[in-house]
Amino acid sequence: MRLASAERAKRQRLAPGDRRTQIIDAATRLIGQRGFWGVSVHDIAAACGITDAGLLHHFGTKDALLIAVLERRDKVDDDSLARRLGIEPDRLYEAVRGLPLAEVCAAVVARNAEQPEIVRLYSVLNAESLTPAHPAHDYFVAREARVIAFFGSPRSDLHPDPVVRGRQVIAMMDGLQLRWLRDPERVDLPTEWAALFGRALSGVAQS
Amino acid sequence: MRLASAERAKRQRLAPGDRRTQIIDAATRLIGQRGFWGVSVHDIAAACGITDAGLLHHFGTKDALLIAVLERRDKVDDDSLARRLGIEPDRLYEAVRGLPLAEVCAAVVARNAEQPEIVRLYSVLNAESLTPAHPAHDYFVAREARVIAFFGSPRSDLHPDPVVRGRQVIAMMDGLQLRWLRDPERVDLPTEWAALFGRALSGVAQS
DNA sequence: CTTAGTACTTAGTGGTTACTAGGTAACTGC
DNA sequence: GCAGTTACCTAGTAACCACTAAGTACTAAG
Repeated sequence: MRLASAERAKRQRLAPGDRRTQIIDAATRLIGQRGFWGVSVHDIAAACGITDAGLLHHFGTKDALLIAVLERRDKVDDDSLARRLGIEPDRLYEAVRGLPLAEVCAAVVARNAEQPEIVRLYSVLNAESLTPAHPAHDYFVAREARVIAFFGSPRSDLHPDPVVRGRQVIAMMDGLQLRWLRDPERVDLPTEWAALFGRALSGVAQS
Repeated sequence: MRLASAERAKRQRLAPGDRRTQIIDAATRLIGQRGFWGVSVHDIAAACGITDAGLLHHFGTKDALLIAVLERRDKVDDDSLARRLGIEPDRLYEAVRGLPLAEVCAAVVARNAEQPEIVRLYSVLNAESLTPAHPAHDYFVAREARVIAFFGSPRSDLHPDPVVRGRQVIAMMDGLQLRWLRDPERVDLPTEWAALFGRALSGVAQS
């Protein structure tokens, strides 16, 4: 529990907002790398240069920190996607209905390609949280429905049922992202997405 | 460590092969539910009605048990897939080159639809093992290459490059399976696969 | 300058982790 | 039926887990 004397010498007290942000960033990176059950409170606290108790002062429990991480990401991501599509953030979900599916997907993929750490966080937690015992289980059940509705709402001739359509899009995107995360050197996400989605959408022969 | 007296009374000594099989089955189920880092040796041992030390007598370490689980599954799965396609198990990888991609995929999907527990094991570990610190990291790197080669080898006009083609197939299949695992009541895996793959392959309009 | 609030510390809690040493008792080969 | 092997047990280990209580030192309001 005790900090090394060198670290204690330069220890600093941050404004609560700044410290929370720092903790959430570190947690995002570490949980994305090893999963929620593969990371300890101590790991995250050490990455911020504070003690376990110091971290828990801000979030109370490890579970609460995870929820904070996810809620923060959702907001940041929605905002950045809306900006990318030229839409007001609070009208994202309605405005997207008027756009072509290909354009919406391209924007999502382009954004994701810039933040592998975040994509990894969601990919790892999505699988880890399949069990109801996981603290993010309910969150990911709700998120799944939200994302399917999101990708099902733009007009497209991919499949007549919007739920099936949304599921097909998220399945292709999620699966391709896993290949990309495993081997980012050899897999260029936007290129591979264009090839896969172009094929699924139009069936245009490519050879 | 001590077993409850009721369990100690009916404790039994099994042949090593039988006990190993029982342990691997229990580990498959539990690791599939909660991931490798979400399950303890004690959990798995308890599921078999033996002590931690009793389990470790057979496998030495928790890591070694995981490897045993994966190697066992690979063999069983290859055999069952070969049987389904009417191929000798040891010629699976060559024989599949002569088959239509759609047929190979349909066989894989049909088999997977019958064993959600196994699909879950691979889905959870595939994400968890993205980090090099995971004991199954090397295994999943090798497996990724093997599976891409497998799905890239049958003839198909999906994409001219067999590596890209293999990646596209495993991406779609993997992604769809995650949707199915999350909500098996509402997602019928073979039906959804046929819709998605049919679209990706031929581009035939469906509405 | 004083005081109230709080960010963060040390020092613990009881529980769990993977794993080991050494013993017992059930099988197996002869 | 005896001897050797081994499946499995009890009983530990040290390290780690999330979390708590109580104190200290910094900051900001008045």
